[in-house]
Parts: sequence; C-alpha cells; structure tokens
Amino acid sequence: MGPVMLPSKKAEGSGVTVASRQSPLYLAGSLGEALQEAVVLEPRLPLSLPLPLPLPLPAVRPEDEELTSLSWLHETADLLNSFGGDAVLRSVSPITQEPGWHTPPSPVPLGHGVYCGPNAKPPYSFSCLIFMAIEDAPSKRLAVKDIYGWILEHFPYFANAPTGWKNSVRHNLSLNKCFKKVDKDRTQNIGKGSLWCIDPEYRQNLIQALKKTPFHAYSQVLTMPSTSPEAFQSISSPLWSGNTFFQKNGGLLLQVPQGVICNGAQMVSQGLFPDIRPLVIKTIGSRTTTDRSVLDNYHMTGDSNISVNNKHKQDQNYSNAKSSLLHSGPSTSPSPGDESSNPCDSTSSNIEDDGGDWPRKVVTELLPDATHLAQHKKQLHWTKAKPRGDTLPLKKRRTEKPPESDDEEMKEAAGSLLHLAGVWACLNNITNRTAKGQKEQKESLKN
DNA sequence: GCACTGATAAACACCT
DNA sequence: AAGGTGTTTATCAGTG
Repeated sequence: MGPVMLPSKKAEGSGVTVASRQSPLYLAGSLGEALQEAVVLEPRLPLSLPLPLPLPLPAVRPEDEELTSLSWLHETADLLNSFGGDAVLRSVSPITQEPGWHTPPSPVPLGHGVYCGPNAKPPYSFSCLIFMAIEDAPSKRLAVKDIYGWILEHFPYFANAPTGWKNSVRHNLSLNKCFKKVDKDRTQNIGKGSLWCIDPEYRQNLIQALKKTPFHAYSQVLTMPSTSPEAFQSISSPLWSGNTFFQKNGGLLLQVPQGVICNGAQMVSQGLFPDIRPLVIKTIGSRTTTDRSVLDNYHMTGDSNISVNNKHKQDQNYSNAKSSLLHSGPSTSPSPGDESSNPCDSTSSNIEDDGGDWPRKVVTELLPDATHLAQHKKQLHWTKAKPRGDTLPLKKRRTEKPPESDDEEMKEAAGSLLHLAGVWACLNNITNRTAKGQKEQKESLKN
C-alpha cells in the first residue's frame, strides 16, 4: 500500500490525497483503505454510506492497466454510485492531457476524458455539447435531431432530463453565431429542418470554451513545477459542499490528476505531479450560496466561459462584434487559410479519422499544446458540474424550492466546515499512521 | 449594484 | 392537423 499523503490544513477542504510513485491505479487500494478507515475511525464523517463499506474498491494491478484501467474507473464509480450519489472521477484525458470529468459507467470517452454517467449533468455548456456533436460528425454538419441523438448517446443524463434541453439546444443553435445553418440540399432527404455546422470564425471560441469547461481544479496545480505534496496542498482545493448533499445523496467524487489511466490508454506525461494522486470526497448535490461563499475561501473557482464570453455577449445582446479571443487565444488559432472556403466542408478538416472517438480526431488537432493550461488561472464554476437538484436536475429549479434562509445557509456552511475538520483530523491520522507503519498501527488500534 | 453569461421557458411562425 | 424546427423574447441564477 502506498503512502497516503494528506494536506495538513483542514481549511483546504476535505478529501483523501493519495500519493504514490507507482501506478496511478495503485490508488484504488489506497483510496479504499483510506475511506474505510476514515469512516470507521471518524464517526463524524458525513457520509451517508452503508457500513461497513464494501471496500476496498476494485483493485487493479499495474500490469493490467491497459485492459483494466477503464473497468476500474467504471467499477469504482459503480460502487460509489451505489451509495446513492453521482460518482465523478476526475481524471486526465490521455488525448488532451487535460483534466476532465469522469462519471462512469458510460463507456463513451469524450473529448476531455469525460465519462458522463446517467445521473451526472455534463460539465459542458450547450454550446460545447453542440460543438462536440457537430465536430464528431464526419461531414461536420448535423441536423438538430442528430445533435439531440449525439448528446443523448454521449450524455445519458439527458435521457431522463426534462425535454427543455432540446429547446435549449435549438435556442443555442439559433442564438449562437458559432453555429451556422447550412442551406438544405434538396437532393438529400434529411427530413425537417436544416443541417448545422460550425462557423470557422467562431470555432476557436468554442475550442477555448471546450478546453476550459471540464477543468477546474488543477489549472493552478499545472502552473507549478513542484511535485511535492506541499505544493499540491497549497493550491489544491478539494471540493466540498457541506452536509446537505450527503444527507440527500451520499455521493462522492474522486479527483485524479495527471497520470491516471483512462479510456484504456495510459497517460504519457507524468512529469508534473508524478507523486500526487489526490482523491477528493465531493458532494454533487445542491449547494447553497453560503456554502459556496465559504468554500470559495479554499476552493479554486474559475471561469469556463472565457472564450464564449464575447460570443454570448454578441448573441444575447444581438451585437455584431467579433470575439477578441480570436486574436488573444493560444497558438491553436488557425490562420485564415487553415479553413476551407466552405466553412462546413468536411474536406476542410485535416483531422485524421482513425475511426476513434471525436477527441482523438478533434482535440489532438485543437489542443496541440497542453501546457497552455498553465495559463488558465481561472477555473470552472460550480454551475457547470453541479446538478441543480437531487432528483430533478434541470427544470423548474427556480420555483420548486423556496430559498433557504441565511441562517439555514450559515448553519449548513458551518456544518460543512465542522465536518471538514473531522475529515481532516481523521485523514491525518491515516497519514501519520501510514508514514509510521500502517500495519502496526492497525494492530494496535485493534487491540 | 451592475454587467455578463448560461440556462430555461414560452410564444410564435414556418416547414414537413 | 400534428409535430418538429427555428427564431425571438423574457426571465432567472450565478458570477466577477
């Protein structure tokens, strides 16, 4: 069992940080053990989990990594989901080298290493979803119903979501200048509606948004060359939403930075943080404003909309101004000649179609330099990944539940911090014992 | 408090 | 006529 490195300052959040120089898969056992011990040793741990936990989590031998890494993610998420929440594994895309969200058990790998399970709302805006759908199409154009289909296929969340999301898709298509309607080819019977494609003029905006969307906890980590746990602790902000979620959902989230194997492919780069495998107990459920305000003290927030800000400004304000990001973006910005004169001509794509998923085809082209992440000082806001309710994800969120009073919110936030303290105290115990020799500690505890 | 952004709802016209 | 598609407007929540 590898060493368990835990942040020393409780204010940085709750969680389990597992460090190992071995295969990142090694964290499976570490996490299982840490969690189990945490629950056993710390009654205050606000996890509405069945005890004893069915741990350790599925273990994976390093030599099995190619075949079992994905299944491990899935099994682990299944296990965590069985507790009643939406388990999200945060990992790093083997393609983009960027952190992403993994909410197995969906087997569909997406552009940023995102696996979205049936219960978790994708951390993507509709613009990004549409963009991915269209980019995934061989012809780089899709009918609305096909966009629906792509989203449903890749994000099962929407299968049970209220139908309003389709309206939102259409709304985005109509409103966003990023999307252009293709004049229907009468020779092709595609039924109702038109085909939609990406306006190359705004493509970089979408790319920028996409690159930032699923990412929120490690941009500052990536700016730091240090591989020391202290470096991580000083900037890592494990997520925590207070006890409300645990009371309602009991969900968990694991943060798995660089080096984690996903999508059946192992990360090549482990240079940034070869030692650190932070795993965070996170709640996915509702979070009050006060929670967030408290958490913001140690939770890195961010902006997932950097690139589309201008776009949206244009669109929602119906202005014609072009995004300045076309000029301020990273080096991925193509020259005008990079695009075909026909913005929707599939032949304009220089993406190698290897028959794989869209990220391999698209992101390798779009994201040639993962190091630009170091420039991302801002990070994703809660709103991107946070389900809007426990069981009613999207619709009528404004009218179903009256706002909590400030007192209630403050109590909740205070409770969160108290729980936090408990978690850290507990987990620090684990750390100390691990460092000194876990077996002996265990035996002494048993006695 | 304000501006911005994204999501959502709804109304409506048009198309198949 | 029914249902899908596309457009537009309004509103709200979250955020900086």
